Amino acid sequence: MPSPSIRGAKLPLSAYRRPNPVERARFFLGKQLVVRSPEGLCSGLITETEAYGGNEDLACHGTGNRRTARTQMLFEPGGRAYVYLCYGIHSMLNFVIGPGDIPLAILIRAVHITAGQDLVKKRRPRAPKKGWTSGPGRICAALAITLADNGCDLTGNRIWVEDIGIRIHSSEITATPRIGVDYAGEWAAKPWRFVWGISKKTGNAIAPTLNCDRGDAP
DNA sequence: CTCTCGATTAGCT
DNA sequence: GCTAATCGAGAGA
Repeated sequence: MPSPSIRGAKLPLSAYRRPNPVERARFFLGKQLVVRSPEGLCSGLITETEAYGGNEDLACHGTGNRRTARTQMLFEPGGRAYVYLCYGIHSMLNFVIGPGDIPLAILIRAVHITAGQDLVKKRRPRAPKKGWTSGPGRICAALAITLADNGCDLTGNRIWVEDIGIRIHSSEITATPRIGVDYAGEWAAKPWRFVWGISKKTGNAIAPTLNCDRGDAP
């Protein structure tokens, strides 16, 4: 098991105020997501992301300047979490990265747990250990992220992201169309989903440069 | 007010 | 492979 002491520098606000969601979606791969709960810390390396936003992205909740009670967070200046409920059941975690008034966000779709495994086991007792944090809804269940975290300051002490020095080569990233946005017309086809390593069999991330089970994560 | 359906998942056939 | 779960956002009457 990897050491929970692998800690890097908390990403500053400037990491979340960027004009290009595709560039940021790739940037966050290999960064460490950390969540502090009353029961303790959990962390995981981000292995799968999707980019949302840009002028007319029909897959983005804020498309066409659609401001509602739910989407308002997307129009806030970057550096906060946008968490919403999907299918009435699952929470989805996004990082807001726009300058303000422009809805740009990164959906976190999968992580590789690096600390707090016992907490994750407790929260998802019936989940198989493989793939237990692969999927946007599973992440939030594993890390205890709920709708109450909507608007959470990502430079605060509840949810944040660390650079722990992992550098990912372009050849380790697979780009595919985003999942579940078929309604978005031509935007659905854009390769805005990014996976750090990918299994040809399952399509899931395999985090190629890691072997966290032996505790020798970089 | 009513109706539809979703940036999904788990469990069953 | 199929579908129930579960609820609020968003649209339209």
